[in-house]
Amino acid sequence: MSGTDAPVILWFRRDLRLADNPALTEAVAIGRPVVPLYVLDEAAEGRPLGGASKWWLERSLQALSEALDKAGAPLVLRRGPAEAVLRELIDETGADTVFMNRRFEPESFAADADIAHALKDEGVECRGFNGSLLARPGSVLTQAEKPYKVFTPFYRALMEAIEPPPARPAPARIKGVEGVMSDRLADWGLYEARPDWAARFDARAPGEAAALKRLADFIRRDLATYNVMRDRPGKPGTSRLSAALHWGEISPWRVVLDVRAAVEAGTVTDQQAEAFVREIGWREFSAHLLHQFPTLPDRNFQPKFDDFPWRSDAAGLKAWQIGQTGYPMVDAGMRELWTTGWMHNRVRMVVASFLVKHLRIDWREGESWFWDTLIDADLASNSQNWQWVAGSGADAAPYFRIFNPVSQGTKFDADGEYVRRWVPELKKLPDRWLHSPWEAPAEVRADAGVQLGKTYPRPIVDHAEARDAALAAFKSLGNEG
DNA sequence: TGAAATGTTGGGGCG
DNA sequence: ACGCCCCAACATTTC
Repeated sequence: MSGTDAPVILWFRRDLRLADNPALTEAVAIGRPVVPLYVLDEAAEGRPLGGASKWWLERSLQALSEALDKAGAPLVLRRGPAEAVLRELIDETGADTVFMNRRFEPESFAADADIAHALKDEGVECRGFNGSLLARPGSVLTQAEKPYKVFTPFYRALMEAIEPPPARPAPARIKGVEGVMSDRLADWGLYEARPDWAARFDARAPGEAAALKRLADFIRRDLATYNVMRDRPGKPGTSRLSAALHWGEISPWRVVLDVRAAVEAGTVTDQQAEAFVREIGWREFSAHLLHQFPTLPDRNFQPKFDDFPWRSDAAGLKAWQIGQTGYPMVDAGMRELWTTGWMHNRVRMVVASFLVKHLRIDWREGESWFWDTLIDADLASNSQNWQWVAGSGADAAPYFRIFNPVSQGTKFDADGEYVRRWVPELKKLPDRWLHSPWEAPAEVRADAGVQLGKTYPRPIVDHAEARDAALAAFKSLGNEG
């Protein structure tokens, strides 16, 4: 139906980069014109994008579009049901092949398979690649050929199984196709609903170039001390690559190989690198788990948690969301999230534990809030990590591991830098009382201008009581099942 | 990738 | 010098 010079479609989804992009490399390699495409399919399978994700997506598409312009193959933006959009574009251009990197979330995976099937009937071939994970989900199994449910053996097997892919540099030139209609990105209004976020988020952060710079800076400055500094939310000790990895602005292989290169070069030791690569391993673990257990975002991985007596507490949930719980460490985290679309991982654990244990609110409420507010919202990581904290997940933290938000603060934010940044109404309190203002002597509070219940809330729950209640609720589940 | 309760040990004050 | 107590420091166990 089409000649040998027929163009091919390169369907971008969550692989918004030109380097280390297997679908792109393969599409370019066959030597025919390439039509790069992004489809905004708001009625698609799975969850609608959260507000913060939309903001990131717009910026990242802008960056991708500029890079593709430079390479000579402008990005085509289309809106609508993906299959219909693809059919239209195939009609318009005479393309006979669609290259794409697979998504592995169960619903997306199935939708991609449906599209591939439908297009095949029209004589159009879909070629799928893995550009987002070190190993294809389903490829790392126990000796009994079952999915791993425990992280450490999974990680060991993963590291054993994987082979670095061939180098795939970004092509300097891509042969494009003239005159293909494209929507204007600005017309999509991706972040309209959250103008206050857009004003505060870091607009320089999205995009492949920024991701690569971030990785290089991290390896040079922070990798050697990552193991300790990653737990200091007031300090810049983490990579902040989560959103870039989610959107595929950078590949996990690029991260791992650059870290290994730093080890080779003697910049860091193997052990220092290991702590960081393990986190890439957790990302992988989450993706594999979700692929194999599609209900992970919706149902307790351990069914015994189905009987957990969750509280319904709209006021408590609201206080948590807006950072008004009266626990400085929790409030700092929730405000950082709202203001920047990102939260330090140590604090994610603290705020999640607080919601699920101190307030005994269903982890799905927290997961859903994170989904909407995180620029790095990722279905697999988000649901896996919430279930991990709640104790209901695979290889989860035991339920009785209840974070004390005060001691977490004094331990990991000893100098109060983090709390003072995000809860400025407390900033004049001395370190000694910063993480528990209600315990401060009245005159110390007065000197710091803190009026409990006025300038800053009293704790909405008592830590010791909440802890006892959580343990009692957990006990009510019984120990079997 | 915890916290709190409980148990153990050893040094120093003191009768 | 000895036993006793207190308690900090650390280890173990329990939630």
